[in-house]
Amino acid sequence: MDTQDTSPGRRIQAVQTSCEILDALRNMEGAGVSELAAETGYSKATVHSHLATLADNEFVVKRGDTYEVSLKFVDFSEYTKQNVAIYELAKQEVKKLTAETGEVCQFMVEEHGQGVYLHKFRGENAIHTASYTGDRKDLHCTALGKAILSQLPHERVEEIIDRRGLTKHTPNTITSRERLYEELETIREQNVAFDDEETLEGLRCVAAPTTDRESNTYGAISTSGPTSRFKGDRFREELADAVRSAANVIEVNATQVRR
Amino acid sequence: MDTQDTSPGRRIQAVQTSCEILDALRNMEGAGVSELAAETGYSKATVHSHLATLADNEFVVKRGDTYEVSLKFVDFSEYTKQNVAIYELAKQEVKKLTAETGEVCQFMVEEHGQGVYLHKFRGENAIHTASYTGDRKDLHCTALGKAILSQLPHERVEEIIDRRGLTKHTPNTITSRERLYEELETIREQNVAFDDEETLEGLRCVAAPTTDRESNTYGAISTSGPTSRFKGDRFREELADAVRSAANVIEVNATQVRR
DNA sequence: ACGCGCGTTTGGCCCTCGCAAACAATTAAG
DNA sequence: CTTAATTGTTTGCGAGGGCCAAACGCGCGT
Repeated sequence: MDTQDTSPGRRIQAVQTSCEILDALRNMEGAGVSELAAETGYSKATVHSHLATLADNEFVVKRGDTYEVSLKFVDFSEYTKQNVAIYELAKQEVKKLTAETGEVCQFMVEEHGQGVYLHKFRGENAIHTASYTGDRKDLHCTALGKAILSQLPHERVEEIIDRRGLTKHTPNTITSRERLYEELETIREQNVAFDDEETLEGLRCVAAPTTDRESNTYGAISTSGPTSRFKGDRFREELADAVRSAANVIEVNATQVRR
Repeated sequence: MDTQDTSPGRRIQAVQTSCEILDALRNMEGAGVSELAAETGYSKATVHSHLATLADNEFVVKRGDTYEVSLKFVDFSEYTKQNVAIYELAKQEVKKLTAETGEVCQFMVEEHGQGVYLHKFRGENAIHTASYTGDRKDLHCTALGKAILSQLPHERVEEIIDRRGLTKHTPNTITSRERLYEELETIREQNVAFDDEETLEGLRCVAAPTTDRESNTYGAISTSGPTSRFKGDRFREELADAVRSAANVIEVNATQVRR
């Protein structure tokens, strides 16, 4: 099984510092030394020498007096995406599901106890949602995430909640462990997860899990849309069936495609 | 203008170490502590504590006893790609050029004195080439790179050659500075760069520069194919015109799209 | 049962990370 | 034009931590 996220043992503080600077740099969308020093709480001198080191290694790039995250991340990203065994397979199915539903369709996998969006396509009538490829969200508040959680061992789910909590986003967000465990049980029975305005008010979503035990990849495929279109039989039956069968195709082919 | 890549001043050795470990991890496509220690020359204990720190910060993920580059890089990648002002614009034009030519068409930008592929599309008859999104190549050996070099100030070109050299890939690769400077002059006159089996034998390529002075982005758009199809007027005139006008569209629209 | 490989932990010397403060180079204001 | 307040960069120095060697514990194959 998977290892817990924070194991004991020694850490390298200087590296910790660099990681914080990198995170800040990405969140601030580029910044100067002083800004970063203020943001991270380190001295200007410290930030400066870290940035110089990261620039030498081409993880950041210096343009005039501001620093930026470099395009080296694109290389790492492409590599690590392909490292997800069912990446391409899932892509095809999300595309098909998009054509079929005309809505926003997505694919997510679990990592570090969070969900990472890997594919997002918008159909003809699709609304605009904030999520994007590479975006990370807690698992408890989306249909995709709940579908994933439903497949994980109970102890792993508890670890994740301990680490990430159950942050409330809307009145409908599940914030109690008992309520969540019940829901996961229901999801396991039906093999679909519903999100009824739990992430964002006005937004509904249906997702089905795509568990690939060979590569230990927990994923889910979904379609999302406005409550006005996601209701009644279309929501509970039609779209549920659509994501379920899409997930099924991925799972079945996964074992075939194994390299 | 741009700053030179290696400025003086202090570096953080521990961060240097982590960067080397990260690079090794990506190149080895995942590895264990001992493998990484052997590869990088650091002790197992050192590698271990670095990996633990990077895992805490979610830049690497531990699966059982092997470590991997994490999907956090996807987030950073998506952000930094969008940071290239003409990213989406170039994407559209590469697509159009692909439809028009039926060949492999690409878009590259300069960073750290190298060329980074950002877009790649394959047309109906397109051959398979090794390059991929995020891949980095020296500038002197591709049509894309030479197109970019032709737009850079002479001193910057020299800096780049000092840093990266003029590695020979085929008998046709340009390996002398004088020969390169002559060629860059020709490219500036014609506004197109040709690659006649300088990267790979049997492969030809035409590229035109897309310089965006506002954002200081030096890029190029290209089409590549086999010598059998890339010859005579089609190569020197037709395809040259195609990439030139595609580049022109990008440059013209760049100033409009500026946010 | 044994040994070999792995990842992990520990002890300890030496180095270096990180801060404060000075410095240089722009820019803004008076 | 001068002054003041920003930057980014460099330096001195002390306390803290990085790195290695060696030991430890585990799993696997023999």
